[in-house]
Amino acid sequence: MVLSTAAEDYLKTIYKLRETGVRAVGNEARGNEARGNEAREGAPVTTQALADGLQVAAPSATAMVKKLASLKLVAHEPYRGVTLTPAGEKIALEVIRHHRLVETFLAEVLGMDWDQVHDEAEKWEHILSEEVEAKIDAALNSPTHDPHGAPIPTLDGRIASDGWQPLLRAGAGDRVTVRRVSDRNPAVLRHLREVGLIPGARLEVLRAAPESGVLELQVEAQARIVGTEPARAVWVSHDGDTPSSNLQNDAAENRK
Amino acid sequence: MVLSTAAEDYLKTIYKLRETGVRAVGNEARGNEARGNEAREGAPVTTQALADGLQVAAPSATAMVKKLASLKLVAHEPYRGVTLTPAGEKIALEVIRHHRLVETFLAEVLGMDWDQVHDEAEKWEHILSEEVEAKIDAALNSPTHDPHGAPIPTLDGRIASDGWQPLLRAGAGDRVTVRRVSDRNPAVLRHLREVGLIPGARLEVLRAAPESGVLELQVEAQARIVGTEPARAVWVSHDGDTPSSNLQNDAAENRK
DNA sequence: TTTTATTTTTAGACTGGCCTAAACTTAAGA
DNA sequence: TCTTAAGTTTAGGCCAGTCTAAAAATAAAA
Repeated sequence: MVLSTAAEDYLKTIYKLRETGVRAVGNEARGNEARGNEAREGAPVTTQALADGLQVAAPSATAMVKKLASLKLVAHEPYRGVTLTPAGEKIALEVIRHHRLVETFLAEVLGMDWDQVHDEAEKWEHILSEEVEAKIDAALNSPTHDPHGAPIPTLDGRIASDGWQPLLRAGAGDRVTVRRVSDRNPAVLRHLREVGLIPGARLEVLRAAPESGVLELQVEAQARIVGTEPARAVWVSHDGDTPSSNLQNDAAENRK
Repeated sequence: MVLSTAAEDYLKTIYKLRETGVRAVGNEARGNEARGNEAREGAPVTTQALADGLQVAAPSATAMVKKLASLKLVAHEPYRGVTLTPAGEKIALEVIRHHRLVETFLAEVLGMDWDQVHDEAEKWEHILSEEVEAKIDAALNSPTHDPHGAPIPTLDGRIASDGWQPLLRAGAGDRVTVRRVSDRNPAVLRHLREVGLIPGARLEVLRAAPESGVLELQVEAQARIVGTEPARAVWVSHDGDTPSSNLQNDAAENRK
């Protein structure tokens, strides 16, 4: 199936919104509700969320959704939202695999800064051939995670579902390990690296004031982040948590 | 100047057609007419040649030429053809630099076959950022030629003008060195490698029958190529020729 | 020089992806 | 239940890049 760059971006965005949408459901209490491979149902993705995620107007999203539906890559219930079909999810995972492989390659082989690789990968993910993908995968020895800690889908469309919590939800006194950071915003990434919040860093939360967006942390050195955006951009595991890297076939699960 | 992929392809193709067009002028006699940096005037590129080179219909070429002319990237004399302005040539050389750097990178770093890298580079050349270009250039130690022997333009838009002859024009008894091969056709490239015609190979022409397209060569082993296409895809220097790698600023020369 | 063949350009149309404005659904509140 | 607000879809248009068919210009031949 040969798709346009735009169509691939829509599929990828639907996948990501559904994924994070799930995590956001019922998250007031921090604790044992968002572990590993809980039921991955989640609500369909709304047109508005899709349009916002892609920075286009809502009617543009509607139009593309109808096109993808006619290709049987998404299921669209008018006024209700959209979900990926197994075929659509397969393509979304391929694009995400490309993206994260390229990020890893750019960082590890070409030595690019980790705040730059995301924007590059956004372009590369759409033109990567099977051959180049395989060469890059081999050169990196089939990496499982990208430089930001995000899991890289396998060639056959399975992806590890980490169950990490956003740092945002950690409370004062918690001792946690940074597992993943969002690659979206270069400025946030540079800030995170400055204060030491990179995957693998261990830290203790000294003071947490989620409302005001102030978080004081004991890392190697002491760190302080302000605003919910950085705290939202970091996923952590609470010390004692299992590494929880169970591969799952998303497409298969989708079919149920 | 941010251009579409299509616009960049047109500029690149105009550059290449003009370049090879020059070489084709008055080439009956083989000898001292096509050396190094002779006057690079050549005829303007015709609409038909451009359309053929890009595999589009002639009216499509006319339309894009008018657009590029409005951007002052080409000079268009209706019914007479088109030439690059210095600004247009600068962009063409940037695209060609990207292409050849990527080819070199894919071959040397990722170990791809030399018959595959051209098609990949056709896609990469349009999305390569300055940063990645610089990283690749550094990783390869600023290469001067790509795996097929074509010169890589410098960052400031100068390109070595080799003065090699097409193998097609060699006569029986000539002793020559392969300098460059065309990267266009993967099948031809595989064939050339099979018979040993890679840059650096030294060979003696045993028998030449240009009309029938048969060429018998003594390489390391004996080789025989049939058809004008392979013979046209190879540039050679006659033994004793100087390496002739004089950088020139094409854009400057164009301005005269 | 006139006719003919070839090439180039214009005219008009189509697709993909985007937009704004307006109409329509759904969900929420009175 | 009715009204209103919010979100979604339809209607209609724009731009880039392509196409075919027809008209115009140039070059070649008579």
